[in-house]
Amino acid sequence: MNLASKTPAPVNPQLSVNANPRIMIGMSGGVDSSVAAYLLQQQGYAVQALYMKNWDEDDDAEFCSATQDLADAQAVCDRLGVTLHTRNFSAEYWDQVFAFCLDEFRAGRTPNPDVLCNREIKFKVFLEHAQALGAEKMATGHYARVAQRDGCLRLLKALDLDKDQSYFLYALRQEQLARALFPLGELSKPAVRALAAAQGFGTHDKKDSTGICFIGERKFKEFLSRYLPAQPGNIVTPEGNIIGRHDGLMYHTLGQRKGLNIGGRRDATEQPWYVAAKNLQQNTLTVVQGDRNPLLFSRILTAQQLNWIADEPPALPLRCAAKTRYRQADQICTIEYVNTETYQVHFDAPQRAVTPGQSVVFYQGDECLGGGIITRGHNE
RNA sequence: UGGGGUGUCGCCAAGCGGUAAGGCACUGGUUUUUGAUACCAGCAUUCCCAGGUUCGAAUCCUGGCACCCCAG
Repeated sequence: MNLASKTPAPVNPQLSVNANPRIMIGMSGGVDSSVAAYLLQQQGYAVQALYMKNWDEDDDAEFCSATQDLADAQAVCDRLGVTLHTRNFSAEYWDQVFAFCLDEFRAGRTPNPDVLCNREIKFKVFLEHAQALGAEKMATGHYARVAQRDGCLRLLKALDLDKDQSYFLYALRQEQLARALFPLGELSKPAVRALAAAQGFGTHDKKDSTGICFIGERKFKEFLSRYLPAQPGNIVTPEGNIIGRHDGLMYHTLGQRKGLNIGGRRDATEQPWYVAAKNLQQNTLTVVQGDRNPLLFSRILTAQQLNWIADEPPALPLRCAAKTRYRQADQICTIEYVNTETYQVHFDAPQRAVTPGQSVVFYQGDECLGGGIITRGHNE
C-alpha cells in the first residue's frame, strides 16, 4: 500500500484525527463496507461512516432487514471506534432514480436502477453530504479500482473478476472518481470475508445482498404492480398466433422465461418460451421457443446517453469488449460513431437478449471505458 | 342420442395386465448489488365415474358420463 508513505499509519487514530485525510465510508451493514472501513482506518484515514436509508419500506420484512443492517453497521463502527451517521435520502432516490425507472418501464424498456443510483445518489448526494460533514473523500465497498493513467483517472475492473462491479460504475465522471476510493478493489471476496472474521465483525458470514440497491429483493411483478397497474394483453408468436395472456409488458423483459405461464401445446415442441419482443402499440408480448432461438439474438445495438470515463470519447471506430449485462463475459465488438448522441456497437458474435434500457459497458483489458443506454438491438 | 374417436398432474404427453416416463407451467433453493438467464430440488398412492374379471388393471369386460369428428 503506497498510501502508507503519503500518510503514515497512526498507532492510535484518535490522536491524529486532525492530521489525517478525512474520509466518509458508505456503510450498508454488509461485510464489504465493514471491511472497507477497517482497511481505510489501517491506511491512516480518519474514518467516519454514513448509513443511508433511501427507501421508505412498505412491508415488515424490509423494515426488519433495514433495522438489522443498521445494527450491523453500528456494531462494526463501535468496534472500530468510528462515528456512524445516518441519513434518509428517500426523496432524492425517488426523484433521481425511481421516478425515471418507472417512466422507462412505462415506455417498455428495462432500466438499471443501480447504475443511476451510483451516479445520482451514492456518488452525488452522498458525496455532497460527506463533504458537508467535513470529509474530503468518500469510499464504498464496491469491487472496482481507480488509477491515474495518461493524465486522467481510469476506472478499472476489480482484481477479483468474479466480483467486479465496474459495470455499475460506468456512468461516473472524473470529478466523482477523484473523490472516491474503493478499498476492496484488489481483494478477493474470500479474503474480505477472512478479514472480517479476523476483526470479529458479525458481518463476516452475512449473506451478500442482492436486488435493487436500497429497495432489496422483491417479487418483481408484485412490487412493480404497486406503481404500474396491470395492463393485460395477448402473448403472441412471431406468426401472430395468440397463445396466452400477460398482465402488462412492464412485468417482462427480453430473454425472460419465467412468468409466461405457457404450458405444453399440441402445435409446438417441448422447449420453453422466451420473450423476444414487446409491441407497445398492440400491447402484445412476442415469444419464441428455445433459448438459442435466433430471434433472441442481435449482432448490433444502438446506444445513447454515453458516458466516457476519460471525459473524451475514444477514437472511433474502436475494437474493444463490451458487456450488455452485469457479469456477462466480455464480448468482442467494434464501437462506431453515428452522431454526437448515438453510437452503434457491432458484436463479433450475436448477443442474446440485448434489451432497451439496459446498459452496454465498454472495456479494454481491465479498463472500463464507459458505456451507455441501449436503445435497441438489431441485426442490420 | 346413427357411426367413429378420445378421456393419465394446470397444459402437452408416454404407458397397451405387473404395480404412473418425460417436457412445459408452477413453487422453493443456489448463483447474482438491475431486470434476466442458468443450475438444483419439489410437484398424480393415482389414471372421467361405478361395477366386474384377475394373485395383480391406467391398461381387459360391462354400464354410465363428458368432449371431439362425421353423419343428421
